[in-house]
Order: sequence, then C-alpha cells, then structure tokens
Amino acid sequence: MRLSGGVESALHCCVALTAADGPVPAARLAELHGVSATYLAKHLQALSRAGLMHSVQGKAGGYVLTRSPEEITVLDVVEAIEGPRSTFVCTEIRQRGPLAVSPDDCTVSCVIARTMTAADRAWRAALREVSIADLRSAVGEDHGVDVLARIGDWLRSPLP
Amino acid sequence: MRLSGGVESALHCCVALTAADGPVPAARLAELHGVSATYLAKHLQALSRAGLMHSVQGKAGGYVLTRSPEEITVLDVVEAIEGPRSTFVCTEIRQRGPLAVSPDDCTVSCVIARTMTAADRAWRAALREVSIADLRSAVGEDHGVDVLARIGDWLRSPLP
DNA sequence: GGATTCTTACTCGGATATCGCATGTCCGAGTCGCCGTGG
DNA sequence: CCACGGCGACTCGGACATGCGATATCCGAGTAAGAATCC
Repeated sequence: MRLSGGVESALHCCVALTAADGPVPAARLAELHGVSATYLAKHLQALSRAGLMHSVQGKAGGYVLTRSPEEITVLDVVEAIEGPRSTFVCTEIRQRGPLAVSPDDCTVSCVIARTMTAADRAWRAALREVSIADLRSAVGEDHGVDVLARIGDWLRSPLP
Repeated sequence: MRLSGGVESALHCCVALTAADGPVPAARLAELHGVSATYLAKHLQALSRAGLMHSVQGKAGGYVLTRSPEEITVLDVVEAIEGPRSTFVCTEIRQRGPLAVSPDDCTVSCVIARTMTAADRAWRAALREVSIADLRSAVGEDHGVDVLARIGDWLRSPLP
C-alpha cells in the first residue's frame, strides 16, 4: 500500500499557490517543483474537479485556490487525488466457503472491516487536522530564508 | 491507495487458527474461506517469515500460531503482508527546481512528510490496539451461532 | 481618441501509450506418518 | 511383541505468468489578451 506520488506534488502546489496573487499555469508549477508538467496537469485537474481550485483559461490563465488556505485541509487534497474510497474493501469472506454464515446473520459488518475502517478514520482525522495554512507557516519556520516570499517573487517574475 | 486483499485473508486465517488445536494446511484454510489456495499460501509464507506463525512440514503439517492470540496485533499481520514501510515516501521536492533549498538548510524533514508520517502513525496505532483475541471474541458476539466452535469442528473433521 | 473586431498565442481538458506492482499459478525440495519386515 | 528401515504421500518454499492501476504523454477545444482597424 503506497500513497500516490501525485499527492506530494499536489500539496506542494497548494502551498505555492498561497504565495501567488493570481492564476498560475500548470507548467509553471511543474517547473518550480521539478516534476513532469503533463503529469502534474492531471492531478491539478483532479483538484479542480474536487472544487479545491478553479481554473481560468486563456492567455494569463492558470489555477487559483477557491478557498482560503485555512479552509483547505490536507485530507481534502488527499481525497481529491486518491478518491474518497476507504483503503480497505471487505469482500465478505465470512459469507464464503463451506461454513458461510447466511446474510441474515450479518446484521453488523465484519469485525475485521470495522477494525480496518476505524484505523482508516484515524488516519483521515489526522490529515483533517492540518490545513494548507498550517503547512505554509511551518515551511516558513523550517528554513532560515523566507521560502514562501522567494516562491511568490519567482511566480510573479516573467519567463526568461 | 488500496490495501492488499491478502490482508483480509490473512486476518481471517489467524482467527481461524485460534480455533484449531494443531497444524492446519494452507489448502484447508483456503477452502474454509473460499479463496485461491496457491495465492493464500503466498501470504501465509509472509506471515511465517514475519514470525507470527511457524510451519510444520510433512504429512500432518500446516501452520500454527507462534504466540497467543492476545500477543498478535492486527498491525503485526498488516505489516507482515504489506511490509513495514510507510504509506508515504517523500521525494524531497523542496530540493528540486529553480528554487531548490540546499541540503544544509534541511535540518528537519519536510512538513508534508511530517504530516503524512504522523497520520501513518495514527493509522498504525489504531491497528496496534486490536489483537487477534479481540477479533475472535467479537466474531463470537456478532453472530448468534458460535462460529468459532463450528470452525474448530470443521478443521478437526477429516476430509471427505 | 475610443470602440470594435480579428488574430493569436496560451490555457486547460480528456483521450491515449507505457510501466511496475499486486495478483494468481506452477512445480520442486523437504519431511513426517505409516506399513512392512525382521529380530 | 517390539524396533527398525523404507516407502509414499503430503507439506511448504521459492520461481514463474498475467492483469490492472498508477505513471507519463500527447493533441484538440476553448478563451482571454492584445494588436489592428475603423468610426
């Protein structure tokens, strides 16, 4: 079970968009982070479909966050990329084989499914506690130089 | 991100082995649960390598739990199947692109990595709280009939 | 000078190849139980 | 009757195909900015 690598890119993009004051094209974000442009575009589209950012087309277009960074959680981004489905899918093994229990006796879901789902909820709860704004401020504190300001300047500067 | 389907089988097998009083062959467990025998064998080998159960060869061989059900957590089983590596792998995006921060300024790991790792720990902590013994007792309470006793009888009964 | 139209270049969006890992399967090595044999 | 040796069948273990989803890419539809034109 490995998380899609697109999640990391998407989160970095969200933080970077915090420093921008206008639409930023996907290609620009890809260059900033040193990742494949066309592939990043795919994930940005997913974020757009999820309503976290909206796209503006045309010459000076790009992506813009729809909500304030405080209102976007890491979980929002993860679910936009990975889909909202749980990490565990119960195949109802208890209803198979020679000792299958009848569906009538399955008033509650399988214990194993309950356990895995509870863990899944704990994971999601932890991700819900952190917002993009939290990430942004932490990035500023982690490094001596003001990384966010540099990113903002770079995004505003014209292409060579 | 989807959890391997083998985890579900492996957990059911651990609970079933609780009801047995001797080695149970992989083929028997597969028939009991209605899953592919050869594929289940693969996962049982993983559990064996992890030290959760040990195999005895020969005519009346099979798998036996090495520890008491109270001492085996669901996390043990999940990590045996999925591997102990975290669900998130940081590719150090911050050190790439035109605004890459130098490795010297990376005294702490990336905020995003920290966040995802914390969520991963929460997930694992939830799984560590539940033991195979907990699963067994819950199975007994979920259904009217004593499922575990039926499984034990079936495992003891000779093949047709 | 100002409004309008046209061009143009830039943007996103979905449809399309490629790769890696999980899934699913197979056959060989090893081992224990059982049966026959001999004392 | 008991001990021993050989046989046989059953077990696990690692090596081998296959399918599907994540990865990576491309080209077309749409649009806003800007230049050129006309009033």
